[in-house]
Amino acid sequence: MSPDTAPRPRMTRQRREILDALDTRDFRSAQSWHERLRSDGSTVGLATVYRALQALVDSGDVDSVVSESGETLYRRCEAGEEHHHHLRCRVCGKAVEIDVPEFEEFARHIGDAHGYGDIRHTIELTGVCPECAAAGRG
Amino acid sequence: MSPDTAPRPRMTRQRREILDALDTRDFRSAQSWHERLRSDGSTVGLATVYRALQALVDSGDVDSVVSESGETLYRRCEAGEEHHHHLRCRVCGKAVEIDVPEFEEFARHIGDAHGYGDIRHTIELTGVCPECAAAGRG
DNA sequence: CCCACTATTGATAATGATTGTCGAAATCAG
DNA sequence: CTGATTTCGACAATCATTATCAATAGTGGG
Repeated sequence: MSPDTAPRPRMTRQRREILDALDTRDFRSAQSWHERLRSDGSTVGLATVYRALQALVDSGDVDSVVSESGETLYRRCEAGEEHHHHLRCRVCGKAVEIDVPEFEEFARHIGDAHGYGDIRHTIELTGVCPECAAAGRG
Repeated sequence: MSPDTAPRPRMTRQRREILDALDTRDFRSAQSWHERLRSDGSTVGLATVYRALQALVDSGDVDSVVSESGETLYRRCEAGEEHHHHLRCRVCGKAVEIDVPEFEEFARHIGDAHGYGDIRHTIELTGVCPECAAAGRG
């Protein structure tokens, strides 16, 4: 058990492509990002996209949420982003960032009241955005 | 396209067994409920458990949440239950019901502000319960 | 600049949860 | 009781994700 063989990440072509492709606005599945990359001419493999996204989530550069159907959706975080939540359209996926400062402390409070520690919270707000509603898809 | 051939659910042995087995306290996966049923002597099939749980979610008798790993977890609702949320232990799964009345209206408010309609929200609070923390599993 | 050492890639197989299929069995109405 | 239909259950199929593994390509040292 040597302390740590610090694994240094290599900057590869595909890693760069994925970072570039990632949008800070829309939540998309790994498969969806992969399709987009391929249609933009990249030859990156699906497994690589999954691996890169996981690494990015771990390093805090990417945000992920689990959709109702169980798919994991990814989106790039803004640099120096604070913890926040989203209001996502169930039809087209467009997401708006929202701030729920009250809830941050509320979560802590609830946890304390029940003796639960290391509280994490997920707030998922979904709805139908104006465009989709207008298009009768709502 | 006849208006509606109102499908009436039949009360079968397996449906009864599943309803009986369902606990109102713990969230468990369909597979987990199935295992429990089998170990209690039932011969119910896995697909049947999935079907029954879905039907029960649709009819509002069962509550479901999606875990971080993407599994769907089920729990029976108390009769005449209001909409509410849970604080669930990440280690042992024990869940406590919590009430967030402020949030109910907050969600509506946020939706209106962005023009989103048919707002649904999910609040998932997870932590480590006192027992698990004491056992050093937190 | 070139090389060896490894991390990384990508095609594909494997996994795990969930859903579809279909003949057989069971429920409910009359 | 009897027949029309639903529901069952075993198993195949699907879908997202992860593991495998030989081939490839960054990187640091010379």
